Amino acid sequence: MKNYFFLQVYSLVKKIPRWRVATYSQIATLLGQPRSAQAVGWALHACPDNIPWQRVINKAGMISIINERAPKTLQVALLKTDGIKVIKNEGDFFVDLKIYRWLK
DNA sequence: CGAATGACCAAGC
DNA sequence: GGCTTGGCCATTC
Repeated sequence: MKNYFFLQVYSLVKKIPRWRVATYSQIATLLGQPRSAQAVGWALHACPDNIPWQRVINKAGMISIINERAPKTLQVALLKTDGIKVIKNEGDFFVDLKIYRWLK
């Protein structure tokens, strides 16, 4: 396959500890390409179900997912299972990055 | 190969 | 201070 970037993203996301979360730009940066946040988001959109995609959120700590197969409510449930507190605000969900941000 | 897409980001209005 | 615009980049059409 030639989609190395996707594979790298998946590989890295799998390494995120259960009690932590990462941002799209963080993933991109760790892969050596700080400008590829958009591509990271797209990689996760492929959502191979064997990766903890719920631990990856945008830079504001907000869950802006738009996916029938993986609704926000599901992501929130999974995050709670991981021991992460999710804050609900006007229909949107947030994670406190100051507390849960993955420090690699 | 050129154009379009998208779960992003930063700057502008 | 919330919404729009343009720029990023890898993948798909």
